[in-house]
Amino acid sequence: MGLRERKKLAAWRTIRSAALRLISERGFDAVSVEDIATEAGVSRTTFFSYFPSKEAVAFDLDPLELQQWRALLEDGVHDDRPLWEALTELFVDVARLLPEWLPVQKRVVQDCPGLANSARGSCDSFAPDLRAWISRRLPDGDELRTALVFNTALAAFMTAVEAWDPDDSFDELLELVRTCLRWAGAGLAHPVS
Amino acid sequence: MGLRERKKLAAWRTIRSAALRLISERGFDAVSVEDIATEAGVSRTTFFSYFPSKEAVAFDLDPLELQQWRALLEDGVHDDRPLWEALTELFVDVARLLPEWLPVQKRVVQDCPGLANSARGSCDSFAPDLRAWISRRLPDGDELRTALVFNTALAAFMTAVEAWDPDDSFDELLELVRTCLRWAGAGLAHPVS
DNA sequence: ACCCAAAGCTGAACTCAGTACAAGTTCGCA
DNA sequence: TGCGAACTTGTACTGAGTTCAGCTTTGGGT
Repeated sequence: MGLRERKKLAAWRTIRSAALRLISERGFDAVSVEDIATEAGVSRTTFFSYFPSKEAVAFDLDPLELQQWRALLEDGVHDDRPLWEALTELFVDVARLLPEWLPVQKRVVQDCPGLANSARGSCDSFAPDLRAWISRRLPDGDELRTALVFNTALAAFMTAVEAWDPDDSFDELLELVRTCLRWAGAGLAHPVS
Repeated sequence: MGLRERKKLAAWRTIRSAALRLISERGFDAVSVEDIATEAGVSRTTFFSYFPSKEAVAFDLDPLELQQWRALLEDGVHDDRPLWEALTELFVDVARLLPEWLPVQKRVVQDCPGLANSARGSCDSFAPDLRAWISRRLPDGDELRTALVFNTALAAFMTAVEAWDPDDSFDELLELVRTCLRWAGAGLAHPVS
């Protein structure tokens, strides 16, 4: 990894930290992009060269961690299992990318529920890869089936994240993710698993 | 229904029609709220008293139709069936609220994918009622199970809407909704239904 | 050690979404 | 006919997001 790239990542993290620090103190709406840029020691223009929007700075995933997760996907770490089980573990791996700041993010969404949709936007970063992965493992690359599997699995994942209490341990979250995906995979029409 | 209320609904529909007419001509980004208000013969301020945002005017559901759907829910039209089957039919009923402008809305989302999240926002109007309905029909009102059932069913529904080709008949959409919910309910871990 | 092209940073100026509010208008209803 | 509530409107403001031309940094090659 070149030096230029390392600097860029450092800047990214500086801005994000500054943003979440301010947001966790004052709340999302009470912090302007100007404030964040100043706190991070860059200009407003530079802020927008790193993050496409104010929401993004609160919810985007760390580029390096994301890249590492993509590597897991490419290497087919879980490919010895049946589709849904492998998918479950991939989502557990995604959950591992959300540590540290997840409590803050949850408080942000609690405060202004309108941002729940923006929060979902952070999935856009890994969604295409995951969809392609599913499609590859499905007969014919059936489009409808692919979309359905991906969307419902994602919904189960989001349910787990929303249900998790930040006061509980992080392992609790991983277990919740497994539970939700197991239930969804087993069929929600059945009374209870 | 009082006269005042009828006028309000009429105004709502006038603004929405104007908006979708302009948007389908020029595209979402090329139309400003100013343009829409002018086309509808009202002021910008009035526009925002009817719609909380520019996205809302493209995606919100007709208040009257929504109210009628709520009535279905209250009357328990499908309550003689098992939970998931009843839920499926309720989503089919929701789908019936999306006729006319759905093709335009799909084109809008195609053009600027960033709006896919906003599109999801139109579900906020019926989501609370539906969640409560599910919770009522679940033992103990189990919160996690309620969230999971609701979120995955919604995901299946959205999958059907996204998969539907506007050139196909509307019944095709209703059938897609049933198919997606049946698959999701049966359990996606199983190879194929 | 030096050079230079590319990459990155910045301030200024702009558009437009969304909010607040005070003043005016309409209209159902008694 | 007149009252009060609901609706409308213009104005003025904040802040997100874009564009761009010019400045500084820097890292890789000679």
